[in-house]
Amino acid sequence: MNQPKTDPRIQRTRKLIMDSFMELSSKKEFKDITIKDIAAEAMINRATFYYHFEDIYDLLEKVLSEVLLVNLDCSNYQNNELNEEVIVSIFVAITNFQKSLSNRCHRGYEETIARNIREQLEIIFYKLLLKQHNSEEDEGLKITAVILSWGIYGASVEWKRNSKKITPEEFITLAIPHLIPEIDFVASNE
Amino acid sequence: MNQPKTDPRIQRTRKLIMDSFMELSSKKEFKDITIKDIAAEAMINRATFYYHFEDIYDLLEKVLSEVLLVNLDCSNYQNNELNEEVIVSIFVAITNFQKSLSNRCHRGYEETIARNIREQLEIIFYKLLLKQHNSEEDEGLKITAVILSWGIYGASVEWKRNSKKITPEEFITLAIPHLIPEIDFVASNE
DNA sequence: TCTGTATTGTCGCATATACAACACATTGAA
DNA sequence: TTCAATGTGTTGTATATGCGACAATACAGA
Repeated sequence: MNQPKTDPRIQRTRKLIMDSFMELSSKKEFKDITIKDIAAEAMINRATFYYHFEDIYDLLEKVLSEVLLVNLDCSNYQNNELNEEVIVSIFVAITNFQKSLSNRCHRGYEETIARNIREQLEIIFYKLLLKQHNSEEDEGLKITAVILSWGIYGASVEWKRNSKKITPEEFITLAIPHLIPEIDFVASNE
Repeated sequence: MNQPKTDPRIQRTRKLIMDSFMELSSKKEFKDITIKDIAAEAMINRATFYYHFEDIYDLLEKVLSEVLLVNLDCSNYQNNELNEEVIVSIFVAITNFQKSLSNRCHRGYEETIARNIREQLEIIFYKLLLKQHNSEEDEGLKITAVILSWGIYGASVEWKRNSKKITPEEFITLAIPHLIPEIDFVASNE
């Protein structure tokens, strides 16, 4: 699965950069964050940033997948099922990420982030679905992953619009009973 | 005073090592702490430790002076006087250090640490006294620094023995009125 | 005594990072 | 427009760190 070991220097520096990006994102808009800012916050050289990431969009992408995957690992990555618990933890991860990223309404920002979140969700859902079906590739599952990614992300937007009156857990749990049949249907072929 | 700049990598690694040492010291005795432990805790290579410190005693020495000097800088390093405020802050720094280092009674441990604390105190007191007298070297001040270092350290031992019934600030402040005349006498020649 | 285990301190080589310099694009003000 | 300032991405070189190996020492137990 994973290479024997990763150079500890790389782990440290990647974490420094990602944490600094999260920190900065909570203070100002995505479009106002420069590589120089990130390097300064992380106390690393600017050139080192480019050693690890192509550009700031590459960083964004990896931060997103990292955040989502970490939350998944924490909950129940063991039994790789696309069940209620997994969906809830993914939804919570998204809302947490958005909260930590920004409290204000960002404009050009949201378009970029939203696309990346959906892309990462799609990857995760597709992986989970494939494992559930012991399959290696499946066009139908791929489309299902697309639908789920848009749906879950849309739900997070809606939750945000509703002024966060209820917790993310409660919010998404309300919808799950109506979704489960479909998921079960998809997952029933294993 | 300080070199133009220090390599950020060195700053990071030194801090990692020192913090790890403090962390480990709060868990087990000094004599049971190995270089390997420190390297593991700091997530650095063991060889890197030797790049920065001669051995574990060198590390101990530098951690001590760091802790004491940092607390001094924070309070009032501007006006380099050996006044009540400085003595209180030094005393608080020592007790804080000892608290963070260990809650149990360590045996072989205390002898080593105690000597180092006194040595560092002596250096600091001597520097302060020299500045106060605009002098570059003075045997009398050196001896005074020795006396003060033993005295202050002894006070911290006594405070610890008294089960810490009062705060370090209160404790040392009780004695200062009786000490000030002597300090004033020493400092009056400027 | 011997054996096995652990820690220390050092070494050579590979790799990650720091730093300065550079060309280029973008922006904003004169 | 022009010019200065700022950000991006790249390159070459010096330095810090990782890693495996090694000898030396100490110590516990058979």
